Amino acid sequence: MAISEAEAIIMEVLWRASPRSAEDILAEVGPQQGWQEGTVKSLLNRLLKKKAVKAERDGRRYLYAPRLPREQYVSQESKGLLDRLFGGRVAPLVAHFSEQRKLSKKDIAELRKLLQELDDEQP
Amino acid sequence: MAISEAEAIIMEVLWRASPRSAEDILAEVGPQQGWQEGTVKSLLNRLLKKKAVKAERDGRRYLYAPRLPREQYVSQESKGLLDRLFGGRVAPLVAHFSEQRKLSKKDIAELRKLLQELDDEQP
DNA sequence: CGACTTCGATTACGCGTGTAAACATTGAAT
DNA sequence: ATTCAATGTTTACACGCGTAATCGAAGTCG
Repeated sequence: MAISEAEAIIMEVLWRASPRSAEDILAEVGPQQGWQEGTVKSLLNRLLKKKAVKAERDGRRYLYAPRLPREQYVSQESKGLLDRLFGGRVAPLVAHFSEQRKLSKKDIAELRKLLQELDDEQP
Repeated sequence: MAISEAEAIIMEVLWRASPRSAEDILAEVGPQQGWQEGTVKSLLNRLLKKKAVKAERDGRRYLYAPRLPREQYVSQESKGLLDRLFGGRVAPLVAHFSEQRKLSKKDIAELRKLLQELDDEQP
């Protein structure tokens, strides 16, 4: 089953550092999202049920950690968007951002370097 | 309110060609999605409520057409993904696809051309 | 040992979604 | 006019989501 948007926010916290307690997660995400304890606990439980995180007992409480790697999640999401909106091809996506003037100088420089590297590795 | 996934499928049909009747839409999307009449009608009504499509009477029936431009939808969705997963920067997104070997030769060629054009227009 | 605190688990509830059946309306045919 | 067929409108229903309150178990302190 898919990871929802609110759940993904919890995942991001865990991907940044884990394992962590629920209290710890709440401290990081609660104020920012306006969530309270019960909300975070529920989300953690749903993520457990979805096997996206695992929990390891630590005395009275649990420490949570991702089971789903971020890379995999990013891949799924990105591929989904690419397929739905750009016929599965990357160039049109970049062209879209280019037209929207969403390419920073830094982006352009990095893209150039990336293409350069692709050249080098395939002689 | 956001356009849901099922709704987006209807929108794609309308973006390809419009205005079109519900029957017409059903013919194109029904078999492929396994949807039947009521489903398509419901989705159209929700899209109307969301102001994403408009309907113009044509005799006994309506002809539907997008009100939300595809370009705008694509922008929202793309920006959402970019912000959520890649810190809002395009280069990391492309790097991701590159690592996943999702860049076709054609993509690479087009990207190169795109960068070239960016060079040209900002002398 | 009994009350209090601390966690996690269970339950709740309104809302959107996917999917469709039932109902209503209206033009067409008899 | 009456009835039939075609369309759109309303209602339905289960399920996931966002958000929490409540329940329950398990240490902790007096």
